[in-house]
Amino acid sequence: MVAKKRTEMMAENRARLIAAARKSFAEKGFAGASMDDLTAQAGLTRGALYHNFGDKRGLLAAVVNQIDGEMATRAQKTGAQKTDPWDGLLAEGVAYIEMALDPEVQRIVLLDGPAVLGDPSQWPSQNQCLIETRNRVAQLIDQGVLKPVDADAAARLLSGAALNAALWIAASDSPADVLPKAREAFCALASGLRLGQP
Amino acid sequence: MVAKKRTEMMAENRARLIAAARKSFAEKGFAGASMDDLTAQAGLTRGALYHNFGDKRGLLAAVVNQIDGEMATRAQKTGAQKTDPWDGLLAEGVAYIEMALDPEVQRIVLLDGPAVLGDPSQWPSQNQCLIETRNRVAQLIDQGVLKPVDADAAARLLSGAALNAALWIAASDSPADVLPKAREAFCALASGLRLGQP
DNA sequence: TATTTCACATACCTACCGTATATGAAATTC
DNA sequence: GAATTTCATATACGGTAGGTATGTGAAATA
Repeated sequence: MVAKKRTEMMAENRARLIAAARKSFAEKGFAGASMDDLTAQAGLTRGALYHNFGDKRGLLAAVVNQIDGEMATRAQKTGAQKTDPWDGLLAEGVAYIEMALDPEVQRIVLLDGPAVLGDPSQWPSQNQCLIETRNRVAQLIDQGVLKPVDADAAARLLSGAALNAALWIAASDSPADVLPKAREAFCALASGLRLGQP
Repeated sequence: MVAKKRTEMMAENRARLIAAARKSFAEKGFAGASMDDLTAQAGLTRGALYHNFGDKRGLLAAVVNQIDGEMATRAQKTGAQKTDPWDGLLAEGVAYIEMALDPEVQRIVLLDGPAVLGDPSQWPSQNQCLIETRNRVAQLIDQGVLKPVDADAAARLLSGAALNAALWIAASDSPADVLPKAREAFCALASGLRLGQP
């Protein structure tokens, strides 16, 4: 068929809008991004945007969901590479720190996301990074590796520590020097959840 | 003198604007707060606001600084009540969690603050909460209570964990049930920084 | 008392978000 | 396959808000 089907066109336009928004939000921040500029860069107008996403918040939610999903799968893979489950949890945490050094992640997911969409635990598309670490923590608790703390609480604390560390590193004068310090401190902190030997 | 001196008037007006902004930002969020409404509630106009704070961001910075200062002094007092320095650090962390349950603190300091002003470590008025915990951590490292990790990194991780925990608690269905879980997990996590016995 | 300063008010401009309406090409129906 | 309906996107409009330029009147100064 020469002309694409309607659903295909719509899916493509949605993707283009999300891509343009992702770029614009990352560069100018959510508040500073103009819907007109955004849509024009995607070769569309605001009409398409409002039809697909309802409003500016809806567009941000879609962008955040995309990035969050990418981060979660990548962290999952990183953690799965380790044979020892405990090393897996640490690797996952460090992976979050390193991924969160990306300005795009910082601006969109860590700063504007919570401010506009509220706490990550109740984002429209449940924060997949949080779910991922929660599952891993719960598994380690079952295996008797971690202290029997609440899995949701532990996951949230680990995640909060890691992502805040990334913001701190990025804001520092020399991120390269600071990253290892953060990694070391994070591993020390996380070891507090371990059962038995320090 | 019947008429107040100029500097007194200006200080009073600044305080009124900050108070009105604090209320408005807390209720409607930074983006949703209107400068006209704000200043009207303070019995002034936008002229006073721009003269005193430069722009909307400047006003937010002043409000954040005020709240941050209140939090830091309160945390400092809470920590000082404990005789054991280690207990003091834990108490301070828990105090941050509890203070951050205040909707005003959440909305202004934890959500809008970082999104608008950037990372807390480089706020116009250096984040006093961070400085407070950093000093306490450094002291404990000197005393040989904590592992010799980087004090800034450790403080940032602890702070991030505590404040994210508060956001999580507040967003949960029953904060009262969740708070103790978060406290327990936080103390477990923090123990990872201790030197020697678990 | 005359003059200057300056804290604040007023007026204006521009940008942008959201909505209501229009349009034209698929999709459906007969 | 022609007519009709659907609907994804475009266009037009209104209201609001933030920043700036300018005005003003009272306190400070000389």
